[in-house]
Amino acid sequence: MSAKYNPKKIEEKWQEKWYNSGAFKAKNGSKKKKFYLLVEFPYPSGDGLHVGHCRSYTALDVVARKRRMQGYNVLYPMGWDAFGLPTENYAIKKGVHPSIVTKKNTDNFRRQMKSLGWSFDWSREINTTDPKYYKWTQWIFIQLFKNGLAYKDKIAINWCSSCKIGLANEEVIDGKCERCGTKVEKREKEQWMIKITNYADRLIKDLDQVDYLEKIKTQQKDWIGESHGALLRFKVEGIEETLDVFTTRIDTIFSGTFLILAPGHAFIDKYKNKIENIDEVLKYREEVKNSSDIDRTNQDKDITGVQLKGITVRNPATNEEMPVWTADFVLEQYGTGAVFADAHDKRDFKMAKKYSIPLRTSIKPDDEALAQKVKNSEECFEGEGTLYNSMQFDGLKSIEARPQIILWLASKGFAQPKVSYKLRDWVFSRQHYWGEPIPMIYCKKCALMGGSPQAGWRPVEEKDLPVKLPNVKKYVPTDTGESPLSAIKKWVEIKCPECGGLAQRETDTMPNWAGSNWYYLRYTDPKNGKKLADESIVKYWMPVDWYNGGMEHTTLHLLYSRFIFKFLWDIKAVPATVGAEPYKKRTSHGMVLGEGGIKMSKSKGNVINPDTIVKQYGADTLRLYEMFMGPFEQMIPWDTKGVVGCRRFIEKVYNLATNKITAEKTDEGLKKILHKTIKKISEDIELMKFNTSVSSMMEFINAWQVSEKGLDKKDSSYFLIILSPFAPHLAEELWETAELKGMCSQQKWPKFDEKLIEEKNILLIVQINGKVRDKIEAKSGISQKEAEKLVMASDKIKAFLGEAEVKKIIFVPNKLINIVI
RNA sequence: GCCCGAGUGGUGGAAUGGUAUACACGAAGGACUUAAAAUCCUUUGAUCGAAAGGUCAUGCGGGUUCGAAUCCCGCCUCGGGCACCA
Repeated sequence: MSAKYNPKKIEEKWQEKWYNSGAFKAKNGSKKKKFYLLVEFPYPSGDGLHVGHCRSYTALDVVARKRRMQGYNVLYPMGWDAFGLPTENYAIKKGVHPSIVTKKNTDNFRRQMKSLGWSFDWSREINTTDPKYYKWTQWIFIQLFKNGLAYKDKIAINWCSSCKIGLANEEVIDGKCERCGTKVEKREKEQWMIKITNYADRLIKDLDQVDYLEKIKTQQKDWIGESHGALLRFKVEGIEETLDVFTTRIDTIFSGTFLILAPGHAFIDKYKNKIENIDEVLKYREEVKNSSDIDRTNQDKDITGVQLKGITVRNPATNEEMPVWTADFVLEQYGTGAVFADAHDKRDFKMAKKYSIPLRTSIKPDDEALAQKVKNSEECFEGEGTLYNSMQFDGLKSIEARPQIILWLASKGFAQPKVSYKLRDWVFSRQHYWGEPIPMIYCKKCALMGGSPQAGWRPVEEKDLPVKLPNVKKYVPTDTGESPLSAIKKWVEIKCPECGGLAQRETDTMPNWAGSNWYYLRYTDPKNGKKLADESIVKYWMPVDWYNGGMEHTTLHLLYSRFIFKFLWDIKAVPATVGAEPYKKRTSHGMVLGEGGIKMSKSKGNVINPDTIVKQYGADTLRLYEMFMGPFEQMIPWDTKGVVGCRRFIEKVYNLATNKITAEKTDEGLKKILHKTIKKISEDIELMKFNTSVSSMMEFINAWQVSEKGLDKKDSSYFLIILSPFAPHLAEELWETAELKGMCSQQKWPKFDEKLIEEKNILLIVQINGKVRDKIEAKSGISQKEAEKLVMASDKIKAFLGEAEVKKIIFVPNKLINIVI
């Protein structure tokens, strides 16, 4: 009897061997085919690694290990996305500098990661808070500025009064702060903005080039929100002025009876003296401003609005005079901040009814009963139909009418085709200490010289990068919405790089998405001091072949980083040959929930710490369980009892491999199952069907256990190799025990024997009217005639058939025969 | 409201047009043990039956097919995303 399975001893031993020998080092420019695998680098929180990280990291580790054995030069790197609020908050609470907290947390994460045996290339570890790293994050910002994609603007931002920070739209969930759940307020602030909207079309179009899960593509497309329509021009009566409106339903223009402006529309400011009831209008605007987005977009709420008295416009199609209103459901940020209103829009319809604004209909639905109600303006019809009341377009279908009406109005100078997006520019300023300083300088003197809003803003010169975070005692955020950096006069005051006069540094810092925008590039050349990464090395490694991460980043990190990559590609910081997409393939893992299916959280006390599982069961068990627990993309509740099953499997393997290896040849039957298992696992890993990979191994060892002689040395080595991506420590240990050459992790991935898998005999399923009535053993490749003969000879079948007439016989080769009576 | 995804034993799940319930957990019984744990063996969808065996079952209702968990239509429930987007 051999020694008892001792995971702690085995795992520490092999981790040491792997990491000390550089077994997982990726080689730049190797002649081997490259394979770049990426998992989202974690935010190193004080809580340590989450079992959710383990799911994603183990899955791609399985792929990485397999690829290496298939002869690829694999890059599987890891680093730390370490800027961010929780660290800052913790640092404030404990009175320690965030960099010290970060160091402590990353050390802990690294220890935990190594204890799981993931095959990361630790020589390429990066940290977004390292000045050598964020030098290039700042450099990218400067390039954005130089290319007109970064600008400062006074906008109403989402303000979290608890975190004391401005939030991007993506960080606001249900009108609440994503992190702390506090209701988000509106605040006017000067903010750095990034023109991601310039890339909206490409961010959608280029999705065709990549292999992302369909739901990821859909979600990004929906978020960007492309809609095709027309820009319509309305002449304002009595003034030399026009109002532009974006519409996707130009086919309804003949029913347009009024125009609605967003309360913040610039027209109102420009023509204050022309609006007879300007006080009322401005009062309405104030009310709207003070209500939060969530109130404003509450659809159950009654529709409100105010007419701009004294202002009318002409409908470009009917030439009729239309009143102009303002209402809060019209948004400043979308389209042109103005809509033409008609009977074929529910909100417009509701508003017209409420304020007795005349309505006219021009679209006839197919349903006749409904058509009558619509015609009488008793019901609002929003769908597509047939046009009437529409002059020469009468009788056309909506879809046919739209291009024709655009052409017609365009010829009169009133319309042009237009694409509109929901995506908004990216608010890039944060009023916090623990982030990358925005490398900009404001010079009042220079500002007076130039007329543009950006006048006076100068980027820090490249030779002066990085702009390091000053080491300060106080980094508590302020209530005034100013960054804590603004209190450090010595740091803020600086010479203007343009005129040499006294200027001031930007005191806002970047959002925590800044560092992760380009980290996949840095991994290729992590120590480069001259560039963000050397072009030839980038050319070798990029694009990332397979990127796995959480669905929650689909409209955040994933979108941002695609945008930034495109930008870097455009300015040729990335070689043209790489292409304009950073990630070839993107997949997503389901969340690991707490036991009982609720989200793991500290407050619920249901958090599973990987350390505990490793200590109690071993890393291989944890890895195996995370792969076995269920389909990879699916959300799944943690079940510690399920872990036990995986540990049992590992012990069985351990015992079998130490006791049941035969000096003779492997049993025929077992050999066949082995090759089937090799096939199954080779295919399943590629399809991310890790759960069935594991179950097929379980089936195999169950067969091994009941086999007469067991496996011979060669065959057992094959099994150890296919086991090794999942349970690498165990495989390595058993490899050594069996006195096989080299390390298991450096072997060649086995090929299965096609011939061996072929079945000589099959179990022919015999159905009568689609119901299974018998199972007959038959030779593989049996013909229909032979099969029929065989079936008719069966007593069972005879009994079922009786006197009935056989109408038809369906034969599926090597599978089934169905007799229809 | 709109757009995705999912619904299968006591539980996690397998099977994507051809043997439904693989694999694992749990449970019950047994072996070993003074005992327990561990391990091993047996049973384990429901139902009728002494058994052989039958019948029913993949959220619900219909359809296509020799044959449907799988494809189509309608509905219900749950999860996710978007949401006065003109």
